[in-house]
Amino acid sequence: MADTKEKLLKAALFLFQSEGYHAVGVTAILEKAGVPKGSLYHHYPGGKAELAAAVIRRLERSIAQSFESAAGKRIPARKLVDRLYTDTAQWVQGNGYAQGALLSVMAQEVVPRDAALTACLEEAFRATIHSLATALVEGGVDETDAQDLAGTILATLNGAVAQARAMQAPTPILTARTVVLRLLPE
Amino acid sequence: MADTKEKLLKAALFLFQSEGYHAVGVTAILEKAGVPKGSLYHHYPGGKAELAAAVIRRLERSIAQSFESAAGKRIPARKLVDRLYTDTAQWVQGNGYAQGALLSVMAQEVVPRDAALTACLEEAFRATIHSLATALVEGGVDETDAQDLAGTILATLNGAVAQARAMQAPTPILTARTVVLRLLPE
DNA sequence: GAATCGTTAGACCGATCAGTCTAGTTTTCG
DNA sequence: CGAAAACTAGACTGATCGGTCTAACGATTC
Repeated sequence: MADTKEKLLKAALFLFQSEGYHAVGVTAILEKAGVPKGSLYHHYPGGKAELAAAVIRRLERSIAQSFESAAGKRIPARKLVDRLYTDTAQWVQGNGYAQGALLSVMAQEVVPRDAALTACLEEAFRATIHSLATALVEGGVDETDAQDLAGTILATLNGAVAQARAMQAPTPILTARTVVLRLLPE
Repeated sequence: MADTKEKLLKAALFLFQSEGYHAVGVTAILEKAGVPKGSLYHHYPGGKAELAAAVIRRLERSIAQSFESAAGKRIPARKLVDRLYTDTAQWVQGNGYAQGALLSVMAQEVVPRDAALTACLEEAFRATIHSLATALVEGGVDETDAQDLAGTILATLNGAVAQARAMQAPTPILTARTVVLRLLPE
């Protein structure tokens, strides 16, 4: 079935976001996905690591698409950043602080030991920063500044998510939002 | 021996910073520390989790002390933040992107499943933010703003460390530094 | 309806996991 | 000196780890 892969990706994304890469066993993923072991190793011969790489690429594409859509609509930079932080805060609160920033956790669990996943994460960060930078430019930010700003905005967001999980409150993300907004003119 | 605990704490800190909590086996910690299993469970009857809690508290104290020292010397806020980011960038580069932000990784691996470690992390974030805020005030930052600024500065730093590991370059941290410095009046 | 092929199914493997337990060693102190 | 306490030492346990492998299922093609 075509949606066996889909079920695996969804389950793995959920679990990796919850507890990171190493804490999640292959069995747990299969159970959550409702898929037997044979199917996983048929679709992803590389096993857990290859599935994780696919999860990363999928998440990267999803984030980038969201920013590209914002860029297309030329949403003002302040509004874009405001939404990004507000939505994230709501999401983290909504999942009971049980899920967080996948790319950041995985980077800290896997770099530089696993070369393939490291390359995957590097590309994911590069791509998300780039697409946010583009959206910022479309939203009125000076082109020379957009790349630096985008990187910092995402770093802050990721760090604030970790902080919010630890404190079990959305406030770190909302606070970061108001502080980061000072960086954007208007 | 009194330094058995010390050896365990040092080894565990190193390994947890490298790969996170779940990826590190008790055996690996013992090997690195050069300590047999019996000693670990004598000093930390709660095993791996209790050792991790001790590591967190130790790191928290060490970070807080560093900020308190800066506060005592009334180092200007801009200089303090500059140093914080520059030193961190150097450290991450120096360890070959093999070690990173312990508190952030652990928060994302463990919250809210492990209640004891969650409480530990919550307190660690609270304490480090508070002590940085105090240092910022001593460094000339407006008191009403210091807490928010401190939280965001640390969130950004943690996120930038993850980014730097993924990209295997110090630039994300150095970029974040220059952007964050804009938040501090000259 | 027989053959093929992508896919599912799960029993099974050695390795490693965190943790327990008993013995031995060292230190402390009467 | 001797006995109690603190600590070290590592063999051992059951559970779980990621991964392999064979068998069968189900759809498609002759």
